[in-house]
Amino acid sequence: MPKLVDHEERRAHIIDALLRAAARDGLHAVTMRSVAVEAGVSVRLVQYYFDTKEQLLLATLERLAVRMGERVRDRVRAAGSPTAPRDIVEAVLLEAVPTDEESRTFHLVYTAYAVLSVTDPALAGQPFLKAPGEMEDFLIAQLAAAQRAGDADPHLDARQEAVLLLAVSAGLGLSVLLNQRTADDATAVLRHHLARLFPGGVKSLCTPLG
Amino acid sequence: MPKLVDHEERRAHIIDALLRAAARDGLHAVTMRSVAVEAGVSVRLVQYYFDTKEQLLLATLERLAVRMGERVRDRVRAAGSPTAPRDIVEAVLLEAVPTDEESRTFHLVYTAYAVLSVTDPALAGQPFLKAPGEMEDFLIAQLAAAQRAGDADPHLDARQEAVLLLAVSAGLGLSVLLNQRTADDATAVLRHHLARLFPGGVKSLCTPLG
DNA sequence: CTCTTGATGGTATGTTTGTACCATAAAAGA
DNA sequence: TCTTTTATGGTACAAACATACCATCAAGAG
Repeated sequence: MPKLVDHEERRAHIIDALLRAAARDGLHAVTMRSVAVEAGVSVRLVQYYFDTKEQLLLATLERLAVRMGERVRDRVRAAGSPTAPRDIVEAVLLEAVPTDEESRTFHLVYTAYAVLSVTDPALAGQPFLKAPGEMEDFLIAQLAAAQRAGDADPHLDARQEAVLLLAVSAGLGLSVLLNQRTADDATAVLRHHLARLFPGGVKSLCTPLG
Repeated sequence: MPKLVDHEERRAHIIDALLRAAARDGLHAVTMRSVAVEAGVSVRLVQYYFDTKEQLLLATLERLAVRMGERVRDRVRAAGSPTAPRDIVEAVLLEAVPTDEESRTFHLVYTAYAVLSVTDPALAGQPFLKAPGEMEDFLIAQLAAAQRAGDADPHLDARQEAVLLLAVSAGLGLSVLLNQRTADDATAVLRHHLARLFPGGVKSLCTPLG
């Protein structure tokens, strides 16, 4: 047998090249050739490790989903321990706002995949679509915990607030991606809304009408 | 001279065909041929009325922006007159939630263009990017009017609330587009948040901390 | 009646794409 | 030493694409 190469490392290298190329030229402009050039390998090698372009794209999407999950968990962990629900929620939602270049790349390509998944049947049933559903349940639980701890108004509808937060986070992230807003601006707006949802220890500061 | 055809009508017909094809197969899959087939004309005709593919895509984007502006104005008008700021804001923001098939098509293709504009220099400086900026100013004015009328808390930061509303609307609309949520669900969440912002005639029901 | 001109169809062309095929170096096992 | 297998390069090929070119039909102008 020859050199015996670590396949997973090679695949990761090629996938990273694809992500760079997609972030620079757009996902639609990604070709086998451009990925090969970006990765500094021959087209034949890309074929060798991913056989077909469709599988390369699928593998990239999978890695994207895994990495974003990791990033979210890292943020929660970085928020310290024990962490108040409010800080956990903030950490999770702020991950959707692209700040560093890696984050920007991830969200841009991820969004391109999401739009693609509406019309592409091969992408429609992909696991990355489960993320928002899981995230919603997670946020509901955190909100409920905050309510029990007296950090959030107990009259709030946790589910509706969770859906709202998810929408805010996605909408702000998208606007930053489209260069309509700075990341700092988006962060400030998100924090502003969180401050309203979590007024602190004071109970029932805000009495809803219904 | 021969038949003498209404060019604008022909162009609109071809653009509509492109929109249908893009909503069905994805904007990336749109070709001169597919547009021609969808419109029921020859490829040569598409060339004749739009010369190049890039110009066809640009014309489609322009029409999209115009039509969406019209739809928003129609909604505001349909809300009756005189209209309370709260109802105007609701009408404007709900337009971002795709309900009927036309609306879904518009938002899907529009989103595809938006993602494309990040990497495509020809699309980056297009007028459709101005819309969010204008919309933000419009919302700020409406919120300020509501505050003066006593329909909204005068302590609210109108600008931050406007940015937040825009993000909510975009985020909810996107989630409906991606089939993560129903349009009814998104509408309910948006209304729920509006009810918090516009508690009605009661002043200072909700006292912010800062 | 001719001639010009707008509207249309068909086809050719050069380029790019994904992929299949052929070849080879090299290292491990026989 | 001689396979056998893994990793790699180069190239060939059919399909699809945007676009340029050539041809034609028909209706109003002269």
